[in-house]
Amino acid sequence: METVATPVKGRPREFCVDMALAAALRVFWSKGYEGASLNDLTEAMGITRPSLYAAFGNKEALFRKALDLYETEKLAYVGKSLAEPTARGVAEHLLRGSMENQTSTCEPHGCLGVISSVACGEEAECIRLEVLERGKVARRALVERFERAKVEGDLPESVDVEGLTSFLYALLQGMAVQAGAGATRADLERMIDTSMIMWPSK
Amino acid sequence: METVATPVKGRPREFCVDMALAAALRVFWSKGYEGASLNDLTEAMGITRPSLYAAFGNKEALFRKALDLYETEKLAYVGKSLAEPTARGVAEHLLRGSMENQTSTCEPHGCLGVISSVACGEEAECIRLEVLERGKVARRALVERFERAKVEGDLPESVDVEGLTSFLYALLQGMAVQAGAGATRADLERMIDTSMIMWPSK
DNA sequence: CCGTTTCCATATCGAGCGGTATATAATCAA
DNA sequence: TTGATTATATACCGCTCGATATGGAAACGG
Repeated sequence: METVATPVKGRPREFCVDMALAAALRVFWSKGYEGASLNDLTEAMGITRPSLYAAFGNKEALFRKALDLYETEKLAYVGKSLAEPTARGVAEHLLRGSMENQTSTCEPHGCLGVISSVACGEEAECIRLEVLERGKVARRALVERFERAKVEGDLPESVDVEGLTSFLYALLQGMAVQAGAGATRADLERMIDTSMIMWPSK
Repeated sequence: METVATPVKGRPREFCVDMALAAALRVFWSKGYEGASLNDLTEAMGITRPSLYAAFGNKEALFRKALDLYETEKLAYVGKSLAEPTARGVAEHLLRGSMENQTSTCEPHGCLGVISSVACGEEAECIRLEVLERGKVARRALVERFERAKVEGDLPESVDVEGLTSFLYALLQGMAVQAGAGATRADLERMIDTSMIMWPSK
């Protein structure tokens, strides 16, 4: 996981880039892009301001790299969920994976994507658009998965796939809001159980 | 709607307090508490900074008054929804009322409560707690309404009322997130239609 | 040893933040 | 008219923001 090509010349870096990025992710995750100040970031990362700029460019570039890390490490369950054999299994795994991701005892609660798209001033608009775009990509994958489920017969023909996807997305987003507001894992579990009882088809 | 007891002495105010407050609400609604700067507020309200402080106290007091206005004027549909004869009617009216409130063509999209509770730095924590508390009050009313629905028989005995309430809240919050992200009224309508198909009972 | 390169530490930049001091303008009671 | 009272207008306060300039410390090839 170490950065591969450390330049041989010059003074070597005194911190681990990956660990610093992971620390930055936690700060963004709990405070949002604009809520995370450079003081917050450098303190959590254990480095100074010029080191941060030398290693990551600027705050926006750092956020994008943190977002990449978030997707690959924290949202791995999304890809796995899509591989479930039925639409119902996809939805349930998405909901439960999201719940675990958003109520971990050792990481911030809530969802980085939701926080970043809601809590975003107009000067960081491009950050917001970036986050929304990534969300749309995942949404399209979900729509296609449900279309397939219809073909395969585990989703009733009468279901509006777009509506169902928005419905599931709303549950995921609402769960993120509630997790950020202090809901416990048990709270969310009851919500998911109730949701799954209503899920169409079998 | 004019402020009743205008003091008879001294130079009279040159602006309407209610209109200024309504303008401030729109700014908070679209940008959140911290995202709304005093320049944003004064410009939208058409008054200067000292006038704002003389009339409203400070930014936090202004926000609380805007929050009161939001509840009484924009969330009036909540109380009406609770008076619906069935649990299903309550849910549907809440969802559709929320949709209309969040996708008005002449007002900001999304929900002031969701924006304010998600997009809130740590120095404005008391604002966040205030918003969350108001949300909890409404949630309790919803739980009681669904308990009553069980007694009255229009909600199956097997339903977990807390879970159902969290479920409905999640839909409302998710809808706010999507509306803030640019979802159209038609998008949300499909989501609500799909949700209502799944609603338990009647 | 040297010169080069890269990194770290401190101090600082200009801009925007929430909030206010000061002076002037407008209205009332007398 | 005069004095008291209140609103407005301008300029400013201390502070934090993201971002950098500067100078020295640590590694390398020669």
